[in-house]
Amino acid sequence: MHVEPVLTANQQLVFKALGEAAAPLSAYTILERLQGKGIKAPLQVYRALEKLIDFGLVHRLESLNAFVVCDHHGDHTQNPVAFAICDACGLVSEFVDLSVQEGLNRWTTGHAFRPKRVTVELRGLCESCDGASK
Amino acid sequence: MHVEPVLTANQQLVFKALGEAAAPLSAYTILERLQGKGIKAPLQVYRALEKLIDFGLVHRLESLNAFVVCDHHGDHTQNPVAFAICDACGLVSEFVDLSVQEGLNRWTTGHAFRPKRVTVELRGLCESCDGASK
DNA sequence: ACGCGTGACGTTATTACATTACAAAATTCA
DNA sequence: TGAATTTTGTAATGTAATAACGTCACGCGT
Repeated sequence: MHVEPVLTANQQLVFKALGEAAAPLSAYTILERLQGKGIKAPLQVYRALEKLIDFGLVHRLESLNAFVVCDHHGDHTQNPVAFAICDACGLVSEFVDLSVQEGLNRWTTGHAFRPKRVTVELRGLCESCDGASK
Repeated sequence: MHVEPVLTANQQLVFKALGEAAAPLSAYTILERLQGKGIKAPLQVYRALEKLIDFGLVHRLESLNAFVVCDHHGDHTQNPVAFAICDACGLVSEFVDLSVQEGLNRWTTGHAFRPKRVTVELRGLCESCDGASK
């Protein structure tokens, strides 16, 4: 099974900050929000983020240079995940799709490519923001 | 049909630099290589890249903060493209996969998400680098 | 020719994102 | 205990991207 990792003080702070946010946060935004609570320098944030990502508790959004808490229920650490990111409100929807995974799998095996990290990000408008823009 | 855009001097320089590279280049690497050929500041590079991307001649790799020339034959500007990027040698393979596209399509329509930009990037080892690492 | 709009270009400065280097503290364990 | 290892703190630096401002060159209608 899966053991819940013990978080250090800084990791807890960063994780909590991300959890309370309504949208992805950049490392420097996290830093701002935690000044005075023990976090003083970028590296403290980056180190905590690195661990949290290792633990599978947090995701990095490459197209945004920002971070969100993981939405999975349970331990999907190994599966590639996709994100739909609303450019208007910042809402991030995390999902897995078999057909996407199969397609990528077929290509990588067919080309003998060994994937280490997969990034699938959709940027656009979520349902309510798209509706509102009429 | 499709009209080949006329490139400005800076755009040609940047496009040529990317074309001659064996791997993706960052904007600042492009800058270095073009110092003395008329390019002096980051913004000149970024502006040229922006246009080249608009034209569909260049892609941006989000997970790398770097750029490559587009590999398409013809004008696929609208289709989402996927990239397999070798972390060892920098080789970038561009591909489209129907199953991936369908999967993403199904999710977006099912959730009324209107995608504007799609990023699909696989980071790992290409066939020869993976073979060599034994 | 003139005035004007538009788009590309140039330059400086600044903001945003991320890592290196090294010292200090904490932890492990023989 | 105390030497070895790992984690943490801090400062400085490196890298990526944009803001703000102004200029130049070209096409077009008058």
